Amino acid sequence: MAKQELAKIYDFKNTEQRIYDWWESQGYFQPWNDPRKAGFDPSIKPFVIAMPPPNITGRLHMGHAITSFTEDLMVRYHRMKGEPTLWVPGTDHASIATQLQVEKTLRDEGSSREAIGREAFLERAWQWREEYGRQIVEQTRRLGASCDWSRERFTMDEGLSKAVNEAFVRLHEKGLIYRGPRLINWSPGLKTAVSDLEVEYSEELGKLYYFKYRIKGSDDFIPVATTRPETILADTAVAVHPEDERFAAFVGQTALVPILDREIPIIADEYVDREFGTGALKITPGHDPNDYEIGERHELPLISMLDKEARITEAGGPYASLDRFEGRKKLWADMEAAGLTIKVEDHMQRVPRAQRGGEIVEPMISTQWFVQIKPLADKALQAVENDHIQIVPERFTKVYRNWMENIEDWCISRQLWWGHRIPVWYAPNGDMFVAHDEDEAYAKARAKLGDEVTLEQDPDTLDTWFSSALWPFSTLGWPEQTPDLDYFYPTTVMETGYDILFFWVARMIMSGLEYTEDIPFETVYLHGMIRDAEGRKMSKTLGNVMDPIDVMDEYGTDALRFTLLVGSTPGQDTNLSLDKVEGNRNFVNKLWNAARFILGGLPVAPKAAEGDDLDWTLADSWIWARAKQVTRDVERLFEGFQFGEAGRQIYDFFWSDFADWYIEIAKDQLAGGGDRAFKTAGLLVRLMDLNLRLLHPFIPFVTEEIWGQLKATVSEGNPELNPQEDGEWPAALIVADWIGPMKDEGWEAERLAAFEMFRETVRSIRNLRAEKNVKPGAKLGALVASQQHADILRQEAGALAAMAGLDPSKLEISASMGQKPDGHVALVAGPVEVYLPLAEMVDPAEERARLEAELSEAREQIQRLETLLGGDFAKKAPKAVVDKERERLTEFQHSADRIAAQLNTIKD
RNA sequence: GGGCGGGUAGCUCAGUUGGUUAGAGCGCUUCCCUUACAAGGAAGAUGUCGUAGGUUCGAGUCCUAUCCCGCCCA
Repeated sequence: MAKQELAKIYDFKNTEQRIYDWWESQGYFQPWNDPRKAGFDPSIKPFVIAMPPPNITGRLHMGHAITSFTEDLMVRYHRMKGEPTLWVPGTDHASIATQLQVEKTLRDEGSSREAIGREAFLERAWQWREEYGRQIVEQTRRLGASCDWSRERFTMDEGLSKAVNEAFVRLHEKGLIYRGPRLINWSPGLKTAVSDLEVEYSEELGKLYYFKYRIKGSDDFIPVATTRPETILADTAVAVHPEDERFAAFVGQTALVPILDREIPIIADEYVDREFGTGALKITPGHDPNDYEIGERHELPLISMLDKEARITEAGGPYASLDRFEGRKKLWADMEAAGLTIKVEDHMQRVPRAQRGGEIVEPMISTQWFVQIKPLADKALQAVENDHIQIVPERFTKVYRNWMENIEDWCISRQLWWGHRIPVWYAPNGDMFVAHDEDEAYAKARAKLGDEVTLEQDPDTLDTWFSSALWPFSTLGWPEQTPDLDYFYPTTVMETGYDILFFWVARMIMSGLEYTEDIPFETVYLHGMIRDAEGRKMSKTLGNVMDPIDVMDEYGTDALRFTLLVGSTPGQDTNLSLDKVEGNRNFVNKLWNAARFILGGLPVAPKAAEGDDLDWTLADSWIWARAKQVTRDVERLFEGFQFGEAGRQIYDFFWSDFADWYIEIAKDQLAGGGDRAFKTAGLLVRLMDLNLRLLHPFIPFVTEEIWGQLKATVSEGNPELNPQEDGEWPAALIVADWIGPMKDEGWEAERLAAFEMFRETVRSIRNLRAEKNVKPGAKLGALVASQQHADILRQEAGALAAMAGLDPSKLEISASMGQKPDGHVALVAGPVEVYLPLAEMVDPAEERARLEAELSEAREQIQRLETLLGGDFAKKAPKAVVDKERERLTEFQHSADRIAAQLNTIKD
């Protein structure tokens, strides 16, 4: 990169794309140690993430953004640490969601999938995939994702489809996949079965219908209440609690289904809640999961009264062919006419709705494919319980355990066209052949049924999650034992939102352990949901959706990245507002301008030292000691996945220490020229380099851009200032070494404390200037006295004058003030006394009030500390803690003495 | 019903293993277009850390109870 004049404001629009393309073209996104490359060393442990594949349904949202940012942060960190790093990207076919989208476009054209047929429909779906898959990839690039595009995968790629069939066949061979009629959740709108996880329950106001169940051979009846009266048509029992005396006499008798007059038994079962409704429960095993279980216990018959479009079947007698809600109305009206109704009440109930589409899901009996899940879940639970897999934050381990322990068989077949077709073929006689492909199915069929047999493949497809569950290893080539799979599997971290812990993470663990006999990843890191500024869920209906692409257009990718990364805590939801993004845009710009200052000064800085090596100034050693602290804190926080806190630490260091204090003092150190300026310029370059490296995983674009300029400027114009340990500039920041934790050498604490004293002195003077309305440009004289710190203050007189707006020629520093000077305002900053010649502004009464306030504050502290140190604290607390408080006490006592002395000198 | 998270400055949130005067950003007040940055700088105000107990020399941090908000599971 050529060096050039830097613009006053960082222009991300002119930077991000250029930098990204450059990174990619240089091959930085690929692992440096790679089975595909020469000199590959299999013994080096790589860092690997499989990117959660976004759906190909449209645009990326904020959830994708934080996923990508967090993973990119980890990947860049580990890459800089020198680990071979692989981040595998890809997209997911998302069968239901995509099929809905494609069907919608067909509908807009006045067509439908049924009209054009399966083959043509799939062609349309693949077109959709081309277009939106590409869009997703482009958007992922804009996020700055440093993933290996040469290894990009799609869940319906040939290889991944083979993996799905292999998984299916293996499970079937082990007897862990079966087909049969079970009570499933049917989505009448989508016309497919969905799994338990794809049903969401919402609290809605409905009705509770009370009616009479007549007893056969008597005029008596049992009152029963239901929220879904149409299901009366499929009732196969009435149940009461075995200890319910009200109904005890009815148990064993026969009841008559209203209108249909079908005879059903009255049974006793403990499941019945005596408090609910009338205390008697109608049982519909064909359309209710709880009733289904009761039905199994009592061997009740199953009646299906709804077809795939939720219309009433023949079982509903006179109501056949009515829609479910029509049927409800008509049946109830007829019951009213027959005098069988009692009353209707408002009632809050849990309504099952399809996660996609949102219409009410009907539990019904249907023949579907299922995975027998218990054996898989047991192993998956053990892997986490035995710490083979670690979940961050840890509390989600409990959620995971709870789910795994109560898991039900997984309905994996979907009556959809877009997806992996179930690898099962049927012969005309009903024989079933499970095979990896059609050829194998025919081979098996011919061996059994003769050469003339023709087969039909199962028309259904598999749940999308069945293929996503294979993602960490299918993307690496499984079931082939590829070099990639050998080296990169198991992956290192699975990073995703906690909302898909069950859907995806749990199933990947089950699948990994089952098919690869290994964990799919070592650590699961779960991030929270991104909400709007008020903490509301982002939704189209609320109109509060923030599009990451729009936000990046306005503020730049780095600003959004930093906001999401620093604003979030693991597993915790994050409220996002444009104000925050703007603040971080400002941070990026601040970084840019600090770089401008440093780079702008280099041409005029001395090119080499003239004399012997100078000592560091107080500011020099202070900022370096602080930098070392930061590297340690950051390392500790990264290791604990506390990325947000790490980012905040670097932000504070950069802005509040480096920019606000060190750079300002450096200006004074540079101004004098000579070796001091040379040394200062060198430290500025070194610290800029350090800041850029620490910030790179958070804000990769601007740091790479600045770093490139720094490298160009220094290596061309000031080669002596090269901060690289080995004298060699890395090719790019993205592959530069990470700054690991730097050890202290013993001198640091004293210098940190001394600078705090310096900083407090400056602040006190600034404070007084502001209070006295001294013009910002006015340089004041000052008398400064400090028993302990006179020497260091004398050394730093230049910096003190520069920072506090003092006139260096009228600045006197001494160990003690022999005589209190007239016409000066006095102030006490801890161990330092300062007198400013503000005679004309001195108002004795005001001075007295100010000093008295300070004195009483000091005395309060003395009082507090004396009490503290006089009590058990001194005896029981650790010595270091006690000593610290003792020291404070001494300081306050000194301050109080000095303030008192100053008070005495004030003339009334 | 079970579980989890949150309740800290006007707003949005941080706050390592308890260490004794609780922090940031935004907003607010005053001043400053100082030769890196007004997307900036300097100074400043603002807290019963939900409530009540307890443990401890010491609690925002640990324990118990309780209220409110949110989420997950049944």
